Amino acid sequence: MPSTALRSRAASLRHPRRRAAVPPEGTRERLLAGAAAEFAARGFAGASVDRIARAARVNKAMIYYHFASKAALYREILGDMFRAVCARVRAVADTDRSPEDKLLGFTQAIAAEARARPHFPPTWFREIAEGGAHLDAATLADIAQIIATLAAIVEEGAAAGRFRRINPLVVHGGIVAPILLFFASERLRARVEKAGIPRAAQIDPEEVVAHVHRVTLAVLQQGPK
Amino acid sequence: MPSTALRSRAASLRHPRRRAAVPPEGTRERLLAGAAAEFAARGFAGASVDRIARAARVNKAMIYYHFASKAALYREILGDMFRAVCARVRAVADTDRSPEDKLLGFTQAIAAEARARPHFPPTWFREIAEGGAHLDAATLADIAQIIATLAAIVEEGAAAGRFRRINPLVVHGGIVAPILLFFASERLRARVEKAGIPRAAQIDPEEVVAHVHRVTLAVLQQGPK
DNA sequence: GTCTATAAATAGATAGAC
DNA sequence: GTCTATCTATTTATAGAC
Repeated sequence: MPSTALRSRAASLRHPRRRAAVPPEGTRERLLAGAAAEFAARGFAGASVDRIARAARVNKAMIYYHFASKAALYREILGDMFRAVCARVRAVADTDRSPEDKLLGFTQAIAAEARARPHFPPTWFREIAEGGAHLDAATLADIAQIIATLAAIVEEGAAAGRFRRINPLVVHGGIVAPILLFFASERLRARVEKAGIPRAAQIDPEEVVAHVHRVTLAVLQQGPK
Repeated sequence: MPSTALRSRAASLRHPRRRAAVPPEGTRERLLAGAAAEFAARGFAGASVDRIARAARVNKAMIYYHFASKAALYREILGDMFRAVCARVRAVADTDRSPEDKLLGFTQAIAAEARARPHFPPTWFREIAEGGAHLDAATLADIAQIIATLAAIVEEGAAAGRFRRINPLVVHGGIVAPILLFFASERLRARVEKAGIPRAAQIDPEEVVAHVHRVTLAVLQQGPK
């Protein structure tokens, strides 16, 4: 990314970290932020480069100056997402905590990332529905590494005689799916609450993380049936 | 050219209900089937009425003869989906099985519906990401009833002193999310397997249902911590 | 009920001035 | 790096013949 370095240097010379607004960075970063929100809200096909440019307060042509295409911009966002999750999850695994504690750390890492990047849960749900059509090889490798990291935690517990050996991908789905559903369904739960389900909108994220960790641990520690 | 309509009508008179193909029904039903597949694969915005008409082997104008708009067609599909799930789930709850067994039945009902309608898991994931923007009041009521049905099962078990009282929406997410993820991620898991995760593509649906039921039961039967 | 033809809007992408 | 202006393709939807 040589363009990023050049842009940052020039911009910081002119405006040394002055703008106090939410997106305080350069054009490229504002485009990425606007695109992340637009893709999350409308999906790849539904997103419009016009709207992305408007959200970033730049001309539409700038998208094609900084990115090769709408698809390339979207791939960049997907890449960012999974690089960040992968790093967070590996940081948990690379400690000397117990397998039980690493499992909690894994669950918290997914939730923390979903919180830090609100576009992550909806975008991931949409991409799953699309069969991962937009995932490039590097991002696919990050995803594989996230699953492999969880598999290693499960195996560590199994080797110590504390966990059953359950298919790591099933364990992964049991953790990631409810957490992503919770964060992706905020607006929907507000409507469901109005349709008659009390307190649907006001679930505490901590409660979901605790629940998911508890159920996962329970099934891993359960004797064979 | 003008003989097309005549030929079609004449043909159907000669061969009433002969075609043994997959969609054996009328135009409206073929449109619904084609639209369900198109919306699942590309999302509401990404779907094109042209492609839907082509898949149903009818003219595009027929969509507007049978449905008010693309959005109305989509709403019909969403409505069908949740009416079916709601009916299946209520059938389980309206038995005299034990709360534990009803919980298994609920889980199996979601899985059965996901299997019977392959467009259900991806479409639902996309609609969640969109905040339920396309859900009309009747469909929202069906969704609320699905959750209420699960809540009643949990409450029945709690009243009998066999379950803890856990937020039903959290329990719901713990059941529905992993199952939908499993069915929606078939194509993605094939790619993940190639990226180095062994047997990612070949998970048995029964294994997922059994896992989800086991973890849900474990946490509901667990003593307070 | 089904078609052809077309209107009207919007999409992604690019050329070229500055 | 950023803009205006524009090209071309595709979109949803409709009018009207049959």
